[in-house]
Amino acid sequence: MTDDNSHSSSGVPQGIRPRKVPHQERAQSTVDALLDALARILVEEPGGVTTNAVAERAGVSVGSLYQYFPNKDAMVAALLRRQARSEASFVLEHMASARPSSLREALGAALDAAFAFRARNPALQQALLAELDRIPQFPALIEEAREAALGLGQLLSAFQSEIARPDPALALHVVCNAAFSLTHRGLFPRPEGCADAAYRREIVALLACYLESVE
Amino acid sequence: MTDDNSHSSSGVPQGIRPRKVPHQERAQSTVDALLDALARILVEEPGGVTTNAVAERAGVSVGSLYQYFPNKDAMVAALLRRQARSEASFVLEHMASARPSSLREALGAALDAAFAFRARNPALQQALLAELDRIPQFPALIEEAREAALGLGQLLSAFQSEIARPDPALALHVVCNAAFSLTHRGLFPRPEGCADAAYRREIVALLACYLESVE
Amino acid sequence: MTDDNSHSSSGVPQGIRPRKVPHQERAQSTVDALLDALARILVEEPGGVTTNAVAERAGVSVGSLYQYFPNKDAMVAALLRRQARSEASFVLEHMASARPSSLREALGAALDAAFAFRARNPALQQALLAELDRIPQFPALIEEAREAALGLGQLLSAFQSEIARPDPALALHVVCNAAFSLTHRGLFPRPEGCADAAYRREIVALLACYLESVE
Amino acid sequence: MTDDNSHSSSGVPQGIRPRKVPHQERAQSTVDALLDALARILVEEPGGVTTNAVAERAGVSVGSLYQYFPNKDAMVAALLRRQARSEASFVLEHMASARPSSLREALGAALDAAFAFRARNPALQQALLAELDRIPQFPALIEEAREAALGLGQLLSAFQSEIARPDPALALHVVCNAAFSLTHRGLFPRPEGCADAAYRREIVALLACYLESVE
DNA sequence: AATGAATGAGCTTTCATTCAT
DNA sequence: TATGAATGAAAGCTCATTCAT
Repeated sequence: MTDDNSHSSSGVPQGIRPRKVPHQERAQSTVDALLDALARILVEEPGGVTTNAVAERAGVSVGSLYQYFPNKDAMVAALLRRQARSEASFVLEHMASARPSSLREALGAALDAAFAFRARNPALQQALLAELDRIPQFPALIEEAREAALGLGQLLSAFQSEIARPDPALALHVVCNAAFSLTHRGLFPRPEGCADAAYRREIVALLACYLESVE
Repeated sequence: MTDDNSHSSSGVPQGIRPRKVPHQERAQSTVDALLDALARILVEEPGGVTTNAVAERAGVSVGSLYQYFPNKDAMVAALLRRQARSEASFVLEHMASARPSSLREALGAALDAAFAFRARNPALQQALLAELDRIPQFPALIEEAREAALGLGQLLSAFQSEIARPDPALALHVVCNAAFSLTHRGLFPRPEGCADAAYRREIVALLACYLESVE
Repeated sequence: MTDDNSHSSSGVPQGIRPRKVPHQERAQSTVDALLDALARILVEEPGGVTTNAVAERAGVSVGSLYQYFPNKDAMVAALLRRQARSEASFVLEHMASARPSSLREALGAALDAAFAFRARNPALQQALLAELDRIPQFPALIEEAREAALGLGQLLSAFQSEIARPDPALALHVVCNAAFSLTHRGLFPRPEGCADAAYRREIVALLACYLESVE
Repeated sequence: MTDDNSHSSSGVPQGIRPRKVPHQERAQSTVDALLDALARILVEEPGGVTTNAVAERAGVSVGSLYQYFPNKDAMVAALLRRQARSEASFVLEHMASARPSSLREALGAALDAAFAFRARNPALQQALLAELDRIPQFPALIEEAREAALGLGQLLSAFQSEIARPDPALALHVVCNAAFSLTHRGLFPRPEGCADAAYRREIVALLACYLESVE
């Protein structure tokens, strides 16, 4: 739940599958350095995400980059996965350790975690979301999303009695998407002067009222 | 669905402001041809969106393209605006002509319209959303979004008595974002085998229960 | 018979077909300049045949190169064709104007022409032959070879009475290949101190004795 | 067909001389494995002849490759020599064991052998010939060619009485080149529907008539 | 002796943009 | 106004070669 190995075997489609699994320590640290460099550049000079720049920032040569990633997008995909895993485990762990005693408390904990994670590096998340649209949907990431949703579902199931929706899977999907868009990717700009607390309250209300309602 | 003038008003930032307002009919039709060509290429060969390709597809020369747009992104931005306006008016008109007699009916009508619009050309919308992330947020589009939200708010205000939320502006923002992500841009994949009708019902429930709730 | 237009329509396979037929004068001279530059570099710095180098030597930009050739090999192929045509017409014209009165005179004239052509720029021919092996056989060049062989056959047919071989087409093929390898592409090194005249005599003997023999 | 030692004797020019003479068996088998791998790749994926690929295919590391060859071309050169020797001894042995009783029989035997050798792996021979043009002529291979020619000359000398050419060395050169181009490297495409037997007959006629003729 | 991760110069190719016609 | 040939910076990627282990 905490590991961030972005190169485990499965799911990446033709064309962006990692080229080789790094065996030696040196190799693994090279891969990490590359992803870190990519993240930094994505934030600091969005237009300058070139393979040469990433390699240089990572302190390795372009050749090394291509030893581990068949192309640029594969590297971006790896970072996306790493980030997705990272956020999912962060939120789920936070929820678990909050020991909520009601549905609303659970949702609140999740939101707090999501906002906290988001606050760490909003620019990176924004940039990665943009990349996500550029890269053909790849199974590994979809799987990541599915697992994250399932994890949330499991935690919420502790409050099953408070949930009235007829189709839990569908409800979970609705909740995840609504929450994600409100915490990370709102197309419509958040009203100015809206306090965080108030905003959080609204989202909890949105999700909780929905889950509690019969129809 | 009605007007598509993508070159009026204001607010376009440095660098993507249309170069000249086309006064003559011929000029306007050139602009339209360019935007149409861009839309088609965006869908048919996503990797091939080059200014030369767009101009060729539109039946004009690259030079002409640069007569109306200072650069490529300005053209993409113009298409984004055109599309946004188009969708907003489509949805709002649809809602108005549905003459809803309750909040839930109004929301349902909006959703029906959104799905219908989306169904026209999902690939284009997907592609445009991707472009949106690539282009620095520009005021004109934000304004478009705000206006669309306001339009929806006005229509919903007919059912003010059913709406219990303390801060209507905030509630509108929450509703728009949640609805948009569920109809257009869900990150989490929609469960398979989920009927449209059921899906619609969930979203209405989500939004209505929220709006109706006091806290 | 002397034109060297290397961009007539037909025969070049997928991948090395010229990109566009140059309409304007300016364009045609650009193409010529590129091929000339390629020829010069092929001779002067065999290892340095890069698209950038060719363009620079031609006094144009790389972009222009790619306006007329889809890739590097297409340009090499075009030069090969131009050269092949050039040599074929040179030899055939030379033979015709020699007004030979016997088979052996005709063959001798052809050989003289071949040696003369070869002497113009042996290094270029060597280099082009090397390129030929690198490029997948393409129809246009094969066609060129066939036409050249047919041209030779036609000229030789004036001395049909001296030719005894049963299958003329086959004999032509044998003669062309043998002659070409001896004049242009001998794998086995020519003995040192072998005078040109003697060498020429041998080749005439080889070809003539063969053609004259019944079996 | 017999020995394949590609690393003895002398004459390799600066830059492509084998780095060390392998004394141990293991070393020799490594060299063989490398050359075999090179041959296979040359045939199966002509575009993929990289030192890394060859080493991998041979089951050794790139480092090992560079233990035996100072650079890529040296390895290609070694394969060329191995192949040349192989073909030469194959043809000569075949001729010897055919115990020909006339010049034409001897030539026929040589041709049969050449065609048989060629048939074993035409693609490889084609590819090697292409490499030959790319690599600066190196003495060792020229020597190989000279020796092969001499070997043929010796065998043909048994029929000296049938040979009328004034300069035997020159005649040998002519015969070798003509034969080689007709069996291995014809630039002009062989007429379709030409039976092997007929083709062989033509070449024998070409060579024999020439050798038998006085002038 | 063998390994294979790392190197990095340098290649081919693209494409937004300009400007002479 | 419209054209489209020309531009050229810059990107992604390869691969022969080295050298620390």
